[in-house]
Amino acid sequence: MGRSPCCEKVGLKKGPWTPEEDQKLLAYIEEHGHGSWRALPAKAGLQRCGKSCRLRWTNYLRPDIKRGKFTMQEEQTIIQLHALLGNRWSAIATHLPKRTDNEIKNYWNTHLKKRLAKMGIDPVTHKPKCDALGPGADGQSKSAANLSHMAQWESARLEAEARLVRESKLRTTTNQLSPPPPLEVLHALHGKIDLESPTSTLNYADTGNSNCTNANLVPFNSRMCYDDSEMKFFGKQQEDLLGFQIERNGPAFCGGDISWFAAGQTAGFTGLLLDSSEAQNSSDCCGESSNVQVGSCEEDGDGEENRNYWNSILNLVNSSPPL
DNA sequence: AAGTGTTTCAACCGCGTTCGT
DNA sequence: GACGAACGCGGTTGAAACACT
Repeated sequence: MGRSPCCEKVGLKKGPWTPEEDQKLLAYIEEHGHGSWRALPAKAGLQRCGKSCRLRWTNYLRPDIKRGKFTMQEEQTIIQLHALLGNRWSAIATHLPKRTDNEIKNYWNTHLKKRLAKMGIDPVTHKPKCDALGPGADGQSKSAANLSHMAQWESARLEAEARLVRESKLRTTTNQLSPPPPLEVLHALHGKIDLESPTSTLNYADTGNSNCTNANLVPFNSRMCYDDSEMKFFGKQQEDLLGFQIERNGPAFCGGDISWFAAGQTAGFTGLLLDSSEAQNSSDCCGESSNVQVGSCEEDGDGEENRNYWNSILNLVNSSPPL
């Protein structure tokens, strides 16, 4: 039995909304609320399907929508959250309350994705593209091993994220005090992650110590403190691979502090963003480009602008208080 | 000024999930 | 628990705006 159409297709208008239609929809919702979207068009005197009305309202007519150019802070937030959540636009939109998921999605696809790609960063993985590595490239096997480790890490990370989403939804439905995302996410990361998944191949140094003051550990929350000696892929090797140095702030990364996200996590992808100026100039983004410093090379005007742009984003990230 | 290519973004489509019976 | 209806989400489309030649 096939799905019935969302509405009577015959006689319903499609395409761009006219000001008159907008006015009708707006007036009706302001007076009655939207109620059932399916029933709304008839009541409001619109020749549209309910789905179209809902979309028009949520993406355009809603009074709390902020339109216009995205701010640098918003861009930064989108990039951060996309790195964390992927293409979950509605989830990302909850972090930018005045922006719609559609708008964010469009902005990502038309601006941010291209910008990252242009800078040599894979917009899907938020990691440097390594296509330049030829079959005979030096250190190929090492790089492959690194990538494998990173894939494992990514897998575990995604798994944890999925769990976070489930948990946060659960908290919301049980009406517990729930800080708004991303604080919600960070809060969950802080204390809730359980990566003892059968699919996870990562080894953790489970210290069981929420203080986690060992500066050699690279912790991600109070219960997960990664031993640098075990997690080399995220340490020296990854630094070599990525070409920038991962910050290790010791206690600031763990315990009751969520600043790992601002300081550590963002050092990951914003570090890459910053490093992308190097990637632009050098086809070997995964090669010998260690100890790269921002602004270490000469570029054309666009590159300079980009570098300054992402530098400012990094500054924002690192200077802003925990969300 | 005209033609062509590119970019942008509002809107649509189809699918998965949730809700009510 | 099964079923259908409604909702919400993400991917995609296509017309309008813009840039370039």
